[in-house]
Amino acid sequence: MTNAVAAITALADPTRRKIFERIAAHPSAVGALADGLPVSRPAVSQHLRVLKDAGLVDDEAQGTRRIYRVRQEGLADVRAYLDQFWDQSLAAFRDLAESEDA
Amino acid sequence: MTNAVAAITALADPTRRKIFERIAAHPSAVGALADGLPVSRPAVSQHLRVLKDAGLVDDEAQGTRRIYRVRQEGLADVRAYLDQFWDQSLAAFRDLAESEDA
DNA sequence: GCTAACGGTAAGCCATGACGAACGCAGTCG
DNA sequence: CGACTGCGTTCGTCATGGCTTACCGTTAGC
Repeated sequence: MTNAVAAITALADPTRRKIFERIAAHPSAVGALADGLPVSRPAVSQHLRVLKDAGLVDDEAQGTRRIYRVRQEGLADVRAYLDQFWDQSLAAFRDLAESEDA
Repeated sequence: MTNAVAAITALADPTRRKIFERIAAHPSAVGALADGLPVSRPAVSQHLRVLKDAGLVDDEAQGTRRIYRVRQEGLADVRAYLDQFWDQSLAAFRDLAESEDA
């Protein structure tokens, strides 16, 4: 999927990965994430936007706060994307072995 | 694993992803990869180094050529890394549901 | 209504890293 | 032993993108 590519790109950044890890451990609001991270709140907000666009997280409004949580489908997409390479490379090995037998 | 992080970072680059896709479909040499890609051979060589350091590919010398192929363990590491988030987020949902019941 | 809390957005700065050109090294063939 | 092929490496350049500061919209409480 094209979303899997965006997800992988999103998770490539250390700070964004840290944010995602915290959300996975416990859904939380933007401010709570910014505390305990060495970056400003706007930076966290920007990262969350990228994660959301990649389909890795979802947000829910609770009063003035927005609670972010992991979106399982996003992880599933990445997994499917990787499995495709797994299958392809296995098939390539089989073809190679057959051609060598000949 | 710490290698999974390197692998994700490696796959975040479009060119590097393209190279990895081609290798998955068919193990090949550096020159063959450079042909059919809009970048120079040294660039491909650098990308291959990153992919190799990340544990995503392996190389085998064949005369003056080096054949690169997918390293399945690398993909497995990334998969395990993602599954960890999957499990964590599921557990977090359970805990949240329980606390709401009280 | 006013004020404060919580978040998203815009603009600008700066570090990271992807790229090509030039070079060096190993292996093959005559 | 030359000459050629196939790769890796270094270096300098330039674009991408992550960060902060300042600002604006929205919601809850008085």
